[in-house]
Amino acid sequence: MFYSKLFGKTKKEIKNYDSISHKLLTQAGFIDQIASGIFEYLPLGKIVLSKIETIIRKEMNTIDAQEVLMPSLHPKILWEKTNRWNSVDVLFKIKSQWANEYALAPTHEETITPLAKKFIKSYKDLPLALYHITAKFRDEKRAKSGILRGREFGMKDLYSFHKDKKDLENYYQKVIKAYLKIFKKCGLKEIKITEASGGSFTKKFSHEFNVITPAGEVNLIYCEKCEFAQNEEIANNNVCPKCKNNLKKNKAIEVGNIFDLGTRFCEAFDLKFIDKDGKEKYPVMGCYGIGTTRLMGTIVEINNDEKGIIWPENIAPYKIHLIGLDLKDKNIRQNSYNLYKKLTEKNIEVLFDNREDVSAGEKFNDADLIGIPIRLIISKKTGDKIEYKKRNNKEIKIISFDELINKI
RNA sequence: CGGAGUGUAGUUCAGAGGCUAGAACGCAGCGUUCGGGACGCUGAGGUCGGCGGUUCAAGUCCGCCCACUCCGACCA
Repeated sequence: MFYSKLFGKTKKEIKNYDSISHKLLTQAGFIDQIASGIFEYLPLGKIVLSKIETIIRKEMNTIDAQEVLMPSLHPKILWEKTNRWNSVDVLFKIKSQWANEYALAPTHEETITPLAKKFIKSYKDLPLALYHITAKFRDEKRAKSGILRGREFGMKDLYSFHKDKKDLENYYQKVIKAYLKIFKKCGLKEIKITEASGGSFTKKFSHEFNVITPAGEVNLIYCEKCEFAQNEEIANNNVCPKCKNNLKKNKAIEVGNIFDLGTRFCEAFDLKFIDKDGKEKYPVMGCYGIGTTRLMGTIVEINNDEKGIIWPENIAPYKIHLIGLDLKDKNIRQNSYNLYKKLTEKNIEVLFDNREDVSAGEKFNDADLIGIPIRLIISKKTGDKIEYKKRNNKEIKIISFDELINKI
């Protein structure tokens, strides 16, 4: 991609932001706010989001979850059946200009359960795991922190149906492992699996996946020596019950959340199956969410410095940020375009800053702000070679094309 | 939803009753530059958030509304 053609330019300064990720993503041209809590994703942002989704899809598929696509417009009747039309305070309600009323889906139990009901007849149809990745709508009283808490946001939600509790528990553990893999691939090393309440959703406990950062909204009580962590809302310990260490308290962002739903939704929609013993039973259901857009914001919240974003390799919009300097010199221009061509022919993702009327300093600053992992420079200084620098490292090397290919 | 704040050029802001509303950055053109946000000249760009009121005269004062931001409460 030629930077000169890229839609969405960097900005020197912006106002009205309250989190680092909001500031950097806006400034670097990844997102743009259209209204409070509502964002547009520009080309760079869309690439990152798609990469996150690709990572999630792969892990979902390996735990035998199948992808579907469900609508965001939900007929009112579905939400009345679960008694949530009036009890979910963040529910967007829409009136059709004719007669019908709809909910803008904040979650999808109300559609996945009737859908599953159409195909689950026997214990042989279980377990079943379905997921999708769509926009969710929540009428938050107050949106904040950019894409960390929006009114419309991206979410992967997975729902599983099981013949009994034991089978659910088994799958629940599988999902935990898959989630940890996803977050690790996305560059989040420190994830706290946290016990939390199920909210108004279920009386059972749930588990949150939290990333500790001052930008977070939940208060986490956790042990530094072991895995123990609880949401403050249910915590009642000062010392770790496992290793007796003093517990710490810090802000955290919840990037994922998983629930044991029991049979509540299957009962609401009268979804039953015939078990081996010939008796009708309600499947036990689990649900598992990852906020994809919130995850993107969280990654930036964790991976940045005073100059800009530092994208983890797997989800960076491009692998290489190539900068051409002295481009009015024919030879240098030729060299840099040749390098761009040779790299892209090898299917390496390159963002090429080919602007001719911009100073070197501006190009460097833009590269640091955008945060692509590897920066290459072709200039009159480099001759036939290439300057190589990683975004997260100050070391600069002058290398040949072959050496470059070995490195990446 | 309570409290506070802010709305003027694409962006960040100045202007606090008076003539044709300004700056910086950005954008367009020309020229000089070219390794950490270069420089000169020229130019385009504004119903001053909206509606109503006071006044000879309103970005400027008053009222209502809207939007955005922050603090709090809330949070499948």
